[in-house]
Amino acid sequence: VTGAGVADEQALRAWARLQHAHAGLARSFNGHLQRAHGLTVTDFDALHQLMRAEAGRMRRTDLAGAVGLTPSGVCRLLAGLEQAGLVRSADSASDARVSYACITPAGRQAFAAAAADHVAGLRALFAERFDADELAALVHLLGRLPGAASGERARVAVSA
Amino acid sequence: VTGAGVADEQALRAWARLQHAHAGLARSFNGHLQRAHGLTVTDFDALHQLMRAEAGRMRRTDLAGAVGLTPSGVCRLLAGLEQAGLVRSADSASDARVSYACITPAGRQAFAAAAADHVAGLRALFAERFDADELAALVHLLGRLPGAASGERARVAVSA
DNA sequence: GAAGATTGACTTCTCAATCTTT
DNA sequence: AAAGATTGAGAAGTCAATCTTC
Repeated sequence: VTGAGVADEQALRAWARLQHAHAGLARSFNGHLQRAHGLTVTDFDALHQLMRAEAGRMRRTDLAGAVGLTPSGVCRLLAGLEQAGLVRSADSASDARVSYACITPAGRQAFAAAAADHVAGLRALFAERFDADELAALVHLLGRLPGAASGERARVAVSA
Repeated sequence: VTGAGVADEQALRAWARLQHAHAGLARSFNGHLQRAHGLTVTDFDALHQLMRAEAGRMRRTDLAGAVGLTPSGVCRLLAGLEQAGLVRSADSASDARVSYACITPAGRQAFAAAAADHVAGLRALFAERFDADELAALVHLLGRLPGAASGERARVAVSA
């Protein structure tokens, strides 16, 4: 016993904690966002991506990557947001295969309203448990997992 | 600008990364476990908890906490596992409200078969990205999030 | 043939409500 | 009335297959 055993235990524990932390937070945020603003966590995430995107629009396939869904999942998600008037569809001039998702003024408004609440809750949650260095470490470590850092807007290049 | 802005950004990023990392890993593990052993990640998790539990059984409500589901979710999960013969139900002698979930011999076998595969994949995934200290740090940080460390078997008390 | 988008069928899980036992 | 278990109804997302355009 147990060089490998320890590593196994630790890997299993890391995955379990990731899974359970996600489940708990998702449930809690979903409940709150849903009640207060009629949005799911994923809705919020999608609006967030679109807000940050050039001209408030993204190709549907890029949005899929950015919010961590399959193309299929994004299709369903956008159907809901379009029906709610928060997003609209637009075709590409140069490639008839692609369809853009564009955030509408109503979408921007809805996002702004929800963001105030949601971000404050998020900040409080982490602030209660981590100092700035720890939070940075957590972000950094999570970022190395596959898929975790996908869809983050590239930082504007700072140096020449 | 932006003492609060930076903290907000960081909190938002932490949550996004947690969410996306979870989505990606869950999809990948689910696919593999499903194909190779006919189990979902949650099935595996439940069997794992039962394997570690005293006498291979837990109250359904405790299992819910341990795998990060609602009572309702556990009910559905166990229905599937019982139908597959991996788990059976048992009533409590002392409290007629509670129902135990007991892992069966077939369940132990199924778990053992799946665990070899799954744990190896898990260990490889983390080993590729983190050294032992980093993995320990990740486990520790995740453990502070609500719900993350629930359902971990208490370590046997080491000191008298 | 590959990329993007979409749909049908299905699974999993949640919430809210209910029933039983304490 | 609170705790545990369960069920009906529905949301959300997956996979596999399909259609269209490149």
